[in-house]
Formats: sequence, structure tokens, C-alpha cells
Amino acid sequence: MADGRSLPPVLQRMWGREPAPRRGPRPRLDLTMITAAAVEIADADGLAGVSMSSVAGRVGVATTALYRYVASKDDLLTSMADGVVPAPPDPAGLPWRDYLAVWTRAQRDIVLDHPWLLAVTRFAPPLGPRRLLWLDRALTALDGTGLDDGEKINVASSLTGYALTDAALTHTLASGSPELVDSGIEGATAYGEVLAEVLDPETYPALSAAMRSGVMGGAEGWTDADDFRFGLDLLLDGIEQLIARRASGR
Amino acid sequence: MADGRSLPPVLQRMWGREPAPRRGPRPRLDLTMITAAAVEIADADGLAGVSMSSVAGRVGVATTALYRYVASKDDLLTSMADGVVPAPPDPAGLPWRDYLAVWTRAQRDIVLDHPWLLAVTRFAPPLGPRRLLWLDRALTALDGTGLDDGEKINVASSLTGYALTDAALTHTLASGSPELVDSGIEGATAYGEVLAEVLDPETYPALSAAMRSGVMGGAEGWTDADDFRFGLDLLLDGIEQLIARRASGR
DNA sequence: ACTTACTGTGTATGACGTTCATAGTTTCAA
DNA sequence: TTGAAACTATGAACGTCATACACAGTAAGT
Repeated sequence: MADGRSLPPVLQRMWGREPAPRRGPRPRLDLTMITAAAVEIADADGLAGVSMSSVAGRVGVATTALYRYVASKDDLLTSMADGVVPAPPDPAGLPWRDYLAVWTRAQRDIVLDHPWLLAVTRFAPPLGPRRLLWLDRALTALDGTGLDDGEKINVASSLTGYALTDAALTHTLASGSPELVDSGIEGATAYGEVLAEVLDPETYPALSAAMRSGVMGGAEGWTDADDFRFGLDLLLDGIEQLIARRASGR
Repeated sequence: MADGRSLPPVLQRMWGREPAPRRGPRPRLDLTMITAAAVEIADADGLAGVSMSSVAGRVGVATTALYRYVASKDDLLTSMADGVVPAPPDPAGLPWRDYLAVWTRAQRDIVLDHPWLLAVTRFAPPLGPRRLLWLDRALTALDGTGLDDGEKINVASSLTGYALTDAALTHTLASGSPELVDSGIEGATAYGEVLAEVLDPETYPALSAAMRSGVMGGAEGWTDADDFRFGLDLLLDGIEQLIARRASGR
């Protein structure tokens, strides 16, 4: 059954499938080097600093040489999104809940270390080797919980989603989006104060009350790691409940 | 206390704060018209179709005229991200759990109706009038649950995050990312089959087993609305548990 | 009537992604 | 050993786009 279905070229390269029929000069680069260079630039100057020419400059080739390894800039971004991901923590013997807590927090930290991921991630189902390794470990950790494969995947992806959105929130409130920083709105406290000022109590009764009472102020504000824990426990509690349900018959 | 802290110009316009000191010709446009035009283009042709010149063309002015209303394209995107959001459902009398379920699903549907939102949303804390209205309604729905304001906000933002990530997953698996569609990978089933083929069982034991067992196939696959319900209930169960804890003393 | 403040236009610029023809390089076959 | 074939990196060129700026036109204030 010859379905035309196979991985796009970039992904083939990401999976180390470069057949490389040998003739002509040896390639001076490979996707890994290019990706690493791009990641370094993004870490240093943000995603805006990543252009085909800046990446090419860093690896020491002409701009257009990159197109031998990558079909488009978009492909490069795809590769970067998988390339920054380190190896997942080892589930070795940890109870599922403990492991998933570590696992989720680690994902959040990756994003915080490389904020540009937020702009790159299409929140698409993972197809790269490194991201999929994370998924695999989550499934492993859920072995013996009585959940079926579909449920396990759902659980993992819910947690990943939480890690991403929390990282996004934390990042923009801490480092601030350029837009807000320009206006002097930095940090959760300022955010709350501005809102308190702008919101009309008639149309936003609950919210304006909350803001005026200063929820966003203080040391344990919105950005805090405790807040991550809070939402995470919400999810984990839900999962635990599901597992308990599965264990007790229905 | 003259803090330099005030809303950026776009946001002021989004909040209807256009002082408009009157002199010279009457403006032929306003931010709302421009935003609406941009949204129409994005809905029809995707975000790639939205350029300053295409938007200008649609409202019938020269490209650079837009800069009288918007400081940058980025500002326009910000405005679009709030502009597409309709009014939130009415909490009137619904129990918090029912309302938040509706509320969250509605947010998911917005994103699915305007997939380009995924590329625009920086998952930043909301600052636009429409998004904040949603937040307000969630807080209202949580009145009388015993949660404090900070917790309510956390709950709401967790749910919003879930709606977004689920929408992203659903969208890319259903409509497919251009990258994947080009390679004939469409829908969850194809996704699963490709993975099953690519994954090495040694390095991805749990995941390759799951894929080979065909989790992704069938009518109730990953994309299904039931899967949304699944993750949502995970969260709501967690929230309910929290509320119960607060109600019973500690 | 004259100034003033503001609006829309046209031109220009610089950055960027991408295409293409070309020159150079290594391997394979004869 | 020679020549073709396959492949690499390059440089020039193109089209698109966001944006800056100077200018002409227009309504209100004096």
C-alpha cells in the first residue's frame, strides 16, 4: 500500500535519517549544527535575532547554503523547537504523581529558559525525537495506574499544556512583554494596579473588586512558583481521582 | 505620584480612550474598523494574508494611513486578539461547575473558529476589554465557593490555558499543520501510524507500544470532543476538590 | 483671512526569505 | 587515468513587507 505518507524532509533529518548518497564535496554542516547555532542566537537576542543570514553567519557559511539542509526558515524553527529540549527526567521507581510533578515543572523550566519557544511552538502534537521521549516517559510513569493508552496520552498532554501556559504567564508577567515594558507596566503588581484603574466596576464587577483589593500585589503574587504548584495540583488531583475511579471498578 | 505607568496607545484605543482633539479633517477610520478588516482577512486567508497593505486595501486607504491608528503591525495583532472575542456566556444562576464548563468550551470554540489566534496569542495576561470580560464572568461564577480572589484567578487562567492548548491540538490534528498536510499526514490516525513506524521500541518503549496498538485510530480518537471533556473534567474535579477542602475547614 | 493641528498619500528604504545559475569538489565508471 | 555525474557552497537578483518621512490637503480656532 504505497501511501504517500512519510515524514517531511526536516523531520527525517531530525530523526537522523539522512541517507546522504555520497558524491561531491562532503557537507560542511548538518541540521544539528545549524539548529544549535540558531538556538544560541535565539537565547541571546530573542527570536527576532534569528534570521537566515544571522544563523548562516554564525556557522560560517553564506546565507543560502542553509537551504541545503532546511527547506525554509519555518523548518528551521521546527527543528529548534525540538532541538532545545533536553532529556526527560528518569521515572525510575517514582510514584506516578511525584514523577509527573517533576516532569511538568521541568517542561515549564525549559520554556522559561528559552522563552522564544512560546512564539515557535504551535502547540502541535509532537513529532520530534526529543519531545516524544518526554511523552514516552510520562506514559511509562503511568504504567500500572489502570488508565488506558488514550487516557494516558490525554493526561500527559493536559499537563504539557499547563506547563506551557503557566510558563507563558510567568514569563510575560516577570520579564514583561515589550509592549508593556515600554509603558512601565512590569510585574504582577503593576499589572493589577493598571487594571484596577481601567476597569469600570459596572461592567467588570467581580474583576475590578478583585484588582482593587490588591490580589496582584505582594510577594506571593501571580508569578510565584507557588501558583504553578497550585494549578498543577488541581490537575494532579483530578488525575488521581480518575485513577481511583478506574481502580474501584468503574 | 507621577508614575510613568499607563496603558500603551493601542490599549487606550481598545478601551475607547481616543481623546481626539478635534482639528483638521475628520478621521475616516477608527481602530475598530481596521481591526475588523484585519480579522476578516485572517479568517479568510490565514494570518499570512494579513499585511499592512492588505488591511489598508480592504478599508480603502493607503497602506501608511493605518499608522495613524496603530503604531505597528504588532499593535494591530494585539487589537485583533481582543477584537475577535465575543461576549461571554451569562452566568445567570448556573452552578459554578456548569458555567465554567460552558465558559471553557466556548473559549475553545473561539479559537477553533479563528485558528490564527494561536499564532497571535502570546498567552499573555489579558489586557483587552473583551478578554477581561470573560475573566470577570468566571470570577462571578466562583462567588460563594469560598475561594479567595487569587485562587479564583488561578482557576480561571488554568481553564483558559486548557482551552487554548486543546484547541491547538484539535486544530493541528484536524486541519493539520501545512507542514504535515504536505506530507499526507492528516488526522489523528495518520499521525499515529507515522509515529508507529518511526519510533524505536528500545528508546520509546511505552509510546511505540501505544502507537502500535492503534490508540490514535478510530472514531473517538484524539481530536474528538470527548477528549476535550476528558481533560476538562480532570481540571474541574481538581477544582471541586479544592472547593470542598476550603468548605470543610482546611 | 490666517494659522494651527491633524489626516491621508507617495515615495523611499532597509531587512528578509527565497530562487537560480554558476563555479567548485569529490566520487564513480570506463 | 580520464571524464562524466552528483553534490556543495556562493553571489547576485527578486519580491514582499514593515516602516519612516516629507508633503499636500482639510477642518477648526483666532
